[in-house]
Amino acid sequence: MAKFAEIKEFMLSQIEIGAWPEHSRVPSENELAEQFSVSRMTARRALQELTEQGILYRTQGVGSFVAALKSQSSLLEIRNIADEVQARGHAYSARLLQLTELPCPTIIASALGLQRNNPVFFSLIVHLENNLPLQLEARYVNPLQVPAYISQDFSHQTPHQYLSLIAPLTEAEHTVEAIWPDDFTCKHLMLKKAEPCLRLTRRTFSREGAVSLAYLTSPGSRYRLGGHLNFSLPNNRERI
Amino acid sequence: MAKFAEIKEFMLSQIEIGAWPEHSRVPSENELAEQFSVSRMTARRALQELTEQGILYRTQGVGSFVAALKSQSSLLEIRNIADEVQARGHAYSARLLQLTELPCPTIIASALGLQRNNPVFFSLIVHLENNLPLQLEARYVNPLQVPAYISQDFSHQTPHQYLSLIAPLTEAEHTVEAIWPDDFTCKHLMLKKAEPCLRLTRRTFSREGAVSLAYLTSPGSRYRLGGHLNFSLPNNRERI
DNA sequence: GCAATTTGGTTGTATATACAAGCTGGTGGT
DNA sequence: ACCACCAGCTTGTATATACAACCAAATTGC
Repeated sequence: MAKFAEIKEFMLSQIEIGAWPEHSRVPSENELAEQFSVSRMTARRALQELTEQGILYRTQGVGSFVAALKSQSSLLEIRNIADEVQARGHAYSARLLQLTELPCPTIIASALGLQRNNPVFFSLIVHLENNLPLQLEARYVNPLQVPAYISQDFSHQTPHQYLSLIAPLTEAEHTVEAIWPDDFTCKHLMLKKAEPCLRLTRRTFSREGAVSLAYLTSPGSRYRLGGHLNFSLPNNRERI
Repeated sequence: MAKFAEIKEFMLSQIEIGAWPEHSRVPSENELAEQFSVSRMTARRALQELTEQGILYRTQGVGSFVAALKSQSSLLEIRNIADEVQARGHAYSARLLQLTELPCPTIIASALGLQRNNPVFFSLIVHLENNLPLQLEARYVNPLQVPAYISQDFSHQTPHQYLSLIAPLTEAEHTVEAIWPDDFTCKHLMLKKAEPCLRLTRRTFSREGAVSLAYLTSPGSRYRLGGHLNFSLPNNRERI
């Protein structure tokens, strides 16, 4: 491993175990250079990249500090939560709570274009970051499009990964809400008491039509959504 | 402007005018270094940063190339809240709480590319639907780009409408969080007791750089965000 | 007491250099 | 004809150095 990467690893571990709390000062470029017996430019690179990743913030003339830790995902880019966690250098794991076929509730039926009470697949998964629940994923899947969904092993692959392979994504629809978690959600997200949660409702489509409807619920303290939007034309602000 | 930034500007302009089409090769580190009379490390930095921004891609031993343009994503179209309310057939109104110039806090400074404690414009507005508070908008505006911001009348035009006219939007960045409102927010949103709120943090850019940073806070019971995303190609989920 | 200045530490930019790692195309041997 | 090798380019990593910009705290001058 490259030297600058080793320094990054070290710093990330310090932050992770809490040795360097949020907003605390981290070693300066010169201090790191000496500790790791590298040049200042190499130490600088480690600090620089962690800053670009939003792990640190720096102020000229003052120092480098640990940023507030909140995870961030993109609305636009539909990312895989497992990748996201691993990109942060944290341990991703998942707990499969349920994977069944059940009669389709009315709301789901209309969202997926199915008949009520016809079979629909349902999966319930908790995504964890360093063994801390990050997101509860409840997902309904159209069995006509993805008949093998129910026989997958979702401990090693997220539903999103699998679905991307089987039914290439052509369209997605989102709704974001701030909600009170119900008791069931609290329990599985290991929330001691109710706190505001983000719920992202996502309906995805392939060429053949609606594929799945997912409810992704995350505690507001542990998760946030981020997005980046580029406008190619200068004048599309009409719709804004 | 720093030298590496000048090189970036130049390269961006070449790409923008089409002189360097997608997947075409761009000058190597050494070529740029010579053309601009800088060291290879400085030229490298320009290439590096453009790569991190997804403008270029590079392959060791081969060269640097122009990346494919991002697929136009119309997700989370930035709507004007006034239009949104009126589209529902309801009465829109706004209450201007504050419109001042103040010394720029550190976080805002880094977000807008300003110097700390230099002047920045700040506005605080409550948006109401049928006289019920719908959203609290706290906005910091870059005075270098929008010097007349402070003398606008925001009772008949939202800041967003005004900014769209003055500084055409080229880019936006979003973060969505579920938060506890503080006392101040509760008061102005007329929340009897604390309830989960959605906070959309939005940073907008024009060609000249960051224009404004807005914190838009809405009660979860009264507001939600929706979006729609189209993928033009079936297989663009890789490069995302 | 208070304001102006200095000082020391920090990050930011830039340079010159060296070697490693990876790809491509040509050269030569078989 | 084919393969192995090498030369020459590319990007990637690392070092040592210099100076600029900036900030906070200590010092100095009044």
